[in-house]
Amino acid sequence: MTDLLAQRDAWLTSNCSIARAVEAVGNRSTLLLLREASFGTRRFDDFARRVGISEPVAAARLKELVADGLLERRPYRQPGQRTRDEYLLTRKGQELLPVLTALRQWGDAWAADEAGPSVRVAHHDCGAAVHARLRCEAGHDVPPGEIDVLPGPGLLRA
Amino acid sequence: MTDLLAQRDAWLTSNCSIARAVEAVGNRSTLLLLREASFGTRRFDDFARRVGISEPVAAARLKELVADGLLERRPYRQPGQRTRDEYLLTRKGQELLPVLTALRQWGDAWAADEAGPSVRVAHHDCGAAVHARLRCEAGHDVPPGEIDVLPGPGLLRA
DNA sequence: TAGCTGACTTTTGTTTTCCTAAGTCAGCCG
DNA sequence: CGGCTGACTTAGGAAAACAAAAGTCAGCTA
Repeated sequence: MTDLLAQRDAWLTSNCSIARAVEAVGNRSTLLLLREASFGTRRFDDFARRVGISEPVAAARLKELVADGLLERRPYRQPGQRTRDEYLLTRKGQELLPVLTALRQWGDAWAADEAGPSVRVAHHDCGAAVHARLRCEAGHDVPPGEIDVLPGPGLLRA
Repeated sequence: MTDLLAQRDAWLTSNCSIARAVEAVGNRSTLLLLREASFGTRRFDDFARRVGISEPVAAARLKELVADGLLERRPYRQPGQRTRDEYLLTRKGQELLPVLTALRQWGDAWAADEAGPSVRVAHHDCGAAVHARLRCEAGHDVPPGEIDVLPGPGLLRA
């Protein structure tokens, strides 16, 4: 166990999935751009305006997101308009929805204003509100206090 | 519905729970400090070293986290040592665990190295792996594609 | 074919963030 | 009581991020 503790410093920085995820989405504008994409925003200037960032920053971030495979850029055309590009969530990007949902849930609980949240997220099939929940593979709901952190395969093999 | 679209620009920046949550934890070091706290790190220099940030930054971020009520700082003493301060997750901080779990899950799926993840998170009671899942209040598991975004109370009341 | 619009890029200058290195301070230990 | 260690703070400087304003460019539209 002392060995494991000694190794912690190494893997915590070099082989941590949280760190890698944070690397990809861990800044204000990236997460908010993904929020917008999940809300259905597709066009460049809508992204920039709704997220509240300048155009150069929006261009850079969107480019990063496309390069990282979180957004896909593809041409589309509205009738009577010329061809443009739109940004759509890829599967890789969609799978960040639990992150966004968990953030929204925390914000609703701890940082909402008095009027209540301005967005409601519902299950398409039944209309009920959607939450992020922790659950173990045995099917139990897991409250925050009942979690153990153990060494995983990437560490044991080293 | 046009009204709602027109209002979007306003509430998306000013009254969005995701934006507020991102405001609180939306930078690399804050999320990684919370990861450490959830792994049981308590002491100042362990935080700094394991997160890979310098001491001034660690001091500033930890101070912010305490001010925001995510960490609590309190004295403790190991036998034979003098009194020190330790940083512990508050309830408000603990409730970010779904966010960290969702990030880890995404990182495991999309950004893991070949050796596999170095951390395994298990349910204390049964040992099974813990995941973040989207679920609606009717009890259905909700895949990313089945989510509707609707105006919430904070918007309808405006 | 001239204009307009959406989608950017470039330029410039400011602000923020971060690291390194050094300094401070309190209290147990010998 | 003097050193050592853990937990910071201060000072200085470099790097990154950002906004504002202006410029570019492609392709409908008139």
